[in-house]
Amino acid sequence: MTTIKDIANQAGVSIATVSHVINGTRFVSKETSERVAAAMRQLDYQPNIIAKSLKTSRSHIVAFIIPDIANPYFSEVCRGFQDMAAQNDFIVVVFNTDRELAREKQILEVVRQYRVNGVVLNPAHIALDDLLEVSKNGVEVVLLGNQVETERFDMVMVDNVKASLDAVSRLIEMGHRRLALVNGAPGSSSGARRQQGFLDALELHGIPVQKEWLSSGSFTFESGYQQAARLLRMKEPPGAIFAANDMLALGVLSAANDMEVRVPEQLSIMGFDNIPETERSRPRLSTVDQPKYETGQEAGRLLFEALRMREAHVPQRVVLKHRLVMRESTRQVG
Amino acid sequence: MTTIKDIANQAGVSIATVSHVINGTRFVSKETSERVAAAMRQLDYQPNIIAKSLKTSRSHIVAFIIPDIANPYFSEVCRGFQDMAAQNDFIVVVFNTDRELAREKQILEVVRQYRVNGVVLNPAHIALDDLLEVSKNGVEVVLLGNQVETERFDMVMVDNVKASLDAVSRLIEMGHRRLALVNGAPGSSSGARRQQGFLDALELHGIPVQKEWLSSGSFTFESGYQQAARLLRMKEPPGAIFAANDMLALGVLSAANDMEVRVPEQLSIMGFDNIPETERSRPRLSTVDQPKYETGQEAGRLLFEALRMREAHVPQRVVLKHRLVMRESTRQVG
DNA sequence: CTGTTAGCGCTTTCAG
DNA sequence: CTGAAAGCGCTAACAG
Repeated sequence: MTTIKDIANQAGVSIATVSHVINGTRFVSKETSERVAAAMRQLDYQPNIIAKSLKTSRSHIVAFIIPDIANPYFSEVCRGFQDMAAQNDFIVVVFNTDRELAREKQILEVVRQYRVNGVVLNPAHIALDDLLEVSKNGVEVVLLGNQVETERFDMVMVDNVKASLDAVSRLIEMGHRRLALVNGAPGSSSGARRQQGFLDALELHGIPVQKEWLSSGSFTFESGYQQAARLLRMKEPPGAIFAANDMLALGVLSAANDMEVRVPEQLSIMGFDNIPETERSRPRLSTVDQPKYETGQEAGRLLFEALRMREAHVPQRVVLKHRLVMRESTRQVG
Repeated sequence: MTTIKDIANQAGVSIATVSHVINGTRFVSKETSERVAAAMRQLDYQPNIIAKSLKTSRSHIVAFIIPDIANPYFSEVCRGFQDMAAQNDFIVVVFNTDRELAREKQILEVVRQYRVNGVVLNPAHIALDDLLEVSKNGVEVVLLGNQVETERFDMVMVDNVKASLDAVSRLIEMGHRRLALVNGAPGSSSGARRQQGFLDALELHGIPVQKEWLSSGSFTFESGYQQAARLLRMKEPPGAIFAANDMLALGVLSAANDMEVRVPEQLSIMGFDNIPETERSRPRLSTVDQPKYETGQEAGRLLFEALRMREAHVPQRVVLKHRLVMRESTRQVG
């Protein structure tokens, strides 16, 4: 590979001059600049960023650390982040944790070895201490979601409690009183928060909670199907179901289909996330939209600002706006 | 950050010794090794891979270059590749081309600047010359699909012609004679190949081609819906539709629903890809499975083998097995 | 069994 | 306006 030295020889100047024309770091006469530029073209020169990194201790590499890139939610967030990274001349390396603590810790080591400049991550187990450790090494961190209690780091998230409260309130305003919750893992942070929002809405409108209509399982289609089947078999079935994500909601819809309860005539369904499938189901699913691409974008905006400002950057908590998307699976009653 | 020098001081040895205990590159007495190891632990040392790269000219970075990580097909392939990379102690940086030539070329430059050791890519426009250029710089390349005519590079793909032929033949064996094709972009390599397979199957079984049943548009749900609507409105509608991917097939199914043609009683539908949604639709979609995770894995296997063997590695063309998945959207007739 | 040292490709003072 | 040279953290001769 051709180096700065080769092009210095070719152009008959010193390597210092070459470096400066490349980076525009000091004035170089028009004539020399042009000779250098010509040499670079002739020799098809590409600066060695690895070498540059070593000298400047800025690798221009950032990491995107998530449970699983094959999860459509994260792949879309990733896309938003990558676009920001490309704009800022950073490359992004993607790591999957599978929500395993060991893997999460191991990735943080790799991140240090490669002298990565920043990370955006969605932690399942990693806690404040590990993150502080990372940031002590000069690595900027921004969190996806608010699993970690801190003001020290940038965070970008959606207000799960409020979003769920809004969704369920809307159902109530449409005349529903017999409301059930179909939840994923209630132990997960989003599961817990969405359940909280559901309960808040009932309380706000003075509707008593029916314990047997508070159902949970895992965040999957099958779980949604099974939970709904159980709910709809009751002597007193609910008239509306709030599902804690769209996967669950789709399962609920499928169960309703199979049991011949008509949606939305006999049952209203509301999901959460606004994945593309919700628009393709029949009836089309009402849901609360969570901005995925923007989440990644925003994470990037914060990270690259922090990288530019360093100490001057003060960590922020960005709450992205959710949005009710009313489609065909919900209807006015009473 | 602590360096090899710090730990040499702490342990009272030379930096050479430290380097050798880290890499196991020469014998070091048990006693010294232990002193070094202790120092490393105490100072929480992580080797600087950037510096190592500079010296060894092996960055241990590979690139994954695809149209869009948010496309579920590619995100799953990516996952397979990343898992192989992690096993081989490489990190992977992901680039999106959006199928734009300018972007594809630009990414190849970045790849050179970071002295990336290998790339796996799905080229839309990039041709042999650019690839040869890249590989001249010592970068191993493996291609996803066979858009580029060459024996010089590793390739992993599925036999689109044969897979389509198999699918359509199955339909014919089930008694179907009135067969239509709903295609995406017929100009794309997979669009063209899947159409070829469709035609081959008809020819093989001596079924004349009905020009008006050869439809195309783009690889989307909406296009599938519209194409099917047109087909089903004909005085002589087809009795079976082969869709060139599952997105199209789902659109076809939706159109059939809306027009009250019963699937599979009045219309059989066969898709291509086997995306998760095919299992969640009602009826469940028959389709031809394309192994996504394995595609990524295999690409990784080839790439890391090539990286290990260098010249000794001979480029291969790996054709992954497709598989007919018969579900509820197809039925025997006649 | 261990240490000294050159040098990977670049940036950046210092000197002119 | 330009060049010489030190040094980023590491590997790998070479020397003992």
